[in-house]
Amino acid sequence: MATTTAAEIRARRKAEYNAFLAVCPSHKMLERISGKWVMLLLSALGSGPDCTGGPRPMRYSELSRLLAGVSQKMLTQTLRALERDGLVTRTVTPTVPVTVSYEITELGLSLHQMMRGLKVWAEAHTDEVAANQAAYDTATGCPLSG
Amino acid sequence: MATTTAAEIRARRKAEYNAFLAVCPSHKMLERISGKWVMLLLSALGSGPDCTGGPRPMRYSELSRLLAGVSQKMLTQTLRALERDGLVTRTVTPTVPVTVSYEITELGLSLHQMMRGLKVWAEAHTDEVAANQAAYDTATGCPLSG
DNA sequence: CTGTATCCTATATGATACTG
DNA sequence: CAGTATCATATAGGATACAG
Repeated sequence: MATTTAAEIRARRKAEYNAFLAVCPSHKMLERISGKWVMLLLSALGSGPDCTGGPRPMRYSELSRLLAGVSQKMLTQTLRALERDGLVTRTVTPTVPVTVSYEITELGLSLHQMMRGLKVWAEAHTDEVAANQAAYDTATGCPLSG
Repeated sequence: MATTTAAEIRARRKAEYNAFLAVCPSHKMLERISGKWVMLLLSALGSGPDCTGGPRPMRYSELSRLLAGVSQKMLTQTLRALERDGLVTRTVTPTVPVTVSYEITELGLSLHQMMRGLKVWAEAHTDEVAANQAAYDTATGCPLSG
C-alpha cells in the first residue's frame, strides 16, 4: 500500500507547474492581451479610429461603433480590465446624460508600441504560414483533395 | 414595414467586422500564440529544456515531462497545430517502440525571437501593473480592504 | 449615454481509458 | 513510446432586457 506513486507525483508536479505559470510575467502578459478585444481597444485608443494617427481619448459609444462586433458586456469588461492594469484611464464627466471618455496611458502606449513587433512579424509571415498550412493539409488529406 | 433598421444594420456591420478579423494577420497571429501551451513549447524547443541554451530537437515524452501540467491531448493538439503552421517539424523514426522527435524550424525560431520582446516588456512592467491593480482594487473596494 | 444583470452557447482544456 | 477516443468541465464570449 505504500502507494505514493505515479498519479500522486504527477499531480504534485502539475500543481507546482501551474503555480509557476500563475506568476510567470510572460505568461500573465500573454493571458492579459489574449482577450478578443484587448488589442483592438489598445490599437483604437493608441492610434486613433483610423489606426494611422496618434493617441486620442474616445468615448464608450465611439469605441462601440468602431469595434463593430463587440457586445456591451465585453466592451465594458475589457475596458475595466485595461483600466485595472493601468493601461487606460476612465474619466466621467457628470453631464446629463453622463459622458465617459477612455484614454490610453503611457504604460498602455508602451505595450501598444511593443505589439507593433508582433504585427510586423505577422504581416511578414502570413503568406509563408498559409502556404505551410496548405501543404500540410494536402499532404494529410484533410480537405477535398481526394 | 420598410424595417431595415437598427438590429439588421448592426448585424451586418458585425458580420463584416468578423470577416475582417478572420483575415487580419495580427489577429490571426495572436490567436495562434494564445494557446496555453504554444509559447511554452516554442520556448522549450527554441531554448532547450533549461531555457538558456539553443534550439534542440526533443521527443514527445521529454516535452511531456518538461511541461509538467500538460495533458496528452493538449500536447499532441498543440504540436500538430505548430507543425501545420510550419513552426516545428515532426520526425518519426521506425524503431520499436516508435521514436518521434520535434524540432523548431527557422520560422518558429523567428517567432520565438520575436516573443522575446514581449517577455522583456512583461518582466519590465510586472511590478507596475501589479501596483496599478492593487491601487484599483483598494479604490474600488473589491477585496477585504473595508 | 453608459452601463448592469441574467441567461445561454461555443470553445478550450482536461481526465480517463485504450491502442499499435 | 507516442499517441487516439471519449467524456466531462470551465470559461470566454454573446444575446437580451433593463436602469441611472
